[in-house]
Amino acid sequence: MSLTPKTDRGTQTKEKLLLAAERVFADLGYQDASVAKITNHAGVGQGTFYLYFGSKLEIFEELVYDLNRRVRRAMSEGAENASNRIERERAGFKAFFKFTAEHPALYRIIRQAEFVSPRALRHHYSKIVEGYQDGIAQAEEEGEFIELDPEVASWMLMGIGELIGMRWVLWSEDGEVPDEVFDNMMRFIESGLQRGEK
Amino acid sequence: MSLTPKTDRGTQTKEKLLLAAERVFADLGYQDASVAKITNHAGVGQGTFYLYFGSKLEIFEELVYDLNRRVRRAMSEGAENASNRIERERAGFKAFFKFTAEHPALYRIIRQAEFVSPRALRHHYSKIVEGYQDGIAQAEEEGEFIELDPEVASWMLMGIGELIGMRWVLWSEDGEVPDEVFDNMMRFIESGLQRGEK
DNA sequence: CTGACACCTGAATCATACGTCAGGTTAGAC
DNA sequence: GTCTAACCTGACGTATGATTCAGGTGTCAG
Repeated sequence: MSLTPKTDRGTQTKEKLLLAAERVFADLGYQDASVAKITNHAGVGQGTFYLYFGSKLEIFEELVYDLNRRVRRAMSEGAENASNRIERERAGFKAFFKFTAEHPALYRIIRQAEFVSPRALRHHYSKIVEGYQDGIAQAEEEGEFIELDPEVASWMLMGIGELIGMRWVLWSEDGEVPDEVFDNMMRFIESGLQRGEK
Repeated sequence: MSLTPKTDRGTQTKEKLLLAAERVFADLGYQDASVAKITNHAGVGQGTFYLYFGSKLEIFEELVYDLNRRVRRAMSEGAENASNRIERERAGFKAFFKFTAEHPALYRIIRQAEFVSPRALRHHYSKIVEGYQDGIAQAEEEGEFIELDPEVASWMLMGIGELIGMRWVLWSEDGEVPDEVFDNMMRFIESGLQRGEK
């Protein structure tokens, strides 16, 4: 069965495998990413793989959890010294797009997760929504009231980020969201959140 | 190679295969959806499959194009006798969620397309964005001015629909978007689109 | 009835790749 | 120097499934 490394050498090998897996899964997709390709890329023998991961599925899920932690940290760190909600959202989205540009694997792996590991898929989206909801709750503590259900608002914000990121970070030549697009997006969001009254 | 049916019998058989494929791809995903399972489900022999489709990939792409046409038609038909932009958007989203509830295959197949057929993936999203842009253009003809880039607005609206649909249509018990959630969503969108000024 | 075309069949071929295993290597404690 | 736990190796057993093919069956015009 899978093992936790007990020495530095082992830790490094496991690290190499995770890194290789991120690359290979992102490039080829779950199905075509054979264990052999991952181990080749990592420069270790095939058998070594099974010292640290019980199966191909297991390393996939570990990757999803890992990427999820990292993107959420990137977003909250990006947002942390912003002074109000709007600044915080702005910074959060900036950080999200930056992370997307640096780790296209995130998108590609999450999409695979629909079938490879639905559990991991839900975990990913739910955790990100939590992050948005925390931001909204914090805004309300600061006296800024939002007349929308925070959960609904969070899923909408995530949807916006997801598709704007896909279109402009992943699909465009220069791989980043142009300023005009970003500004359009933020104007839309600000107006949408502020004027919640019927 | 693949063939266009020349008789009614042939047309029906091809139809049966496409229907079975929608089911099987949605239930099992592209990889686990063996041609054998599709033909079993359709009640035809394995060889028959290759009369009408050159490969498993080909039937997958045909399905994406087919579902895309159908969801866009559902949305525009839903919206067609609405009297203004807001009503149109409302009706479009309603139709989209209804279609999603009736054809969960759409989501699941599109997510697979990330790796199975990137071409089909882009086609799908781009075509839907076109639909949104047409709606916005029509609103502007009617004298309603929107101070956002229509393309950016379209991708945002699509993102909102995609994730709200995933969360409430696909993941919730009752498989439909509750009225409060829908109203929250529409209020957000209306405010966002109307107050585009800085 | 019969020919001809369209259509159908499912076993066989062939390639791919997950996970196992029997045995080799490294590195640090004593 | 030697022992030992941890680590590493890569060929192999086994399963799976896309595609092919050689040989049927349905159906309708004449």
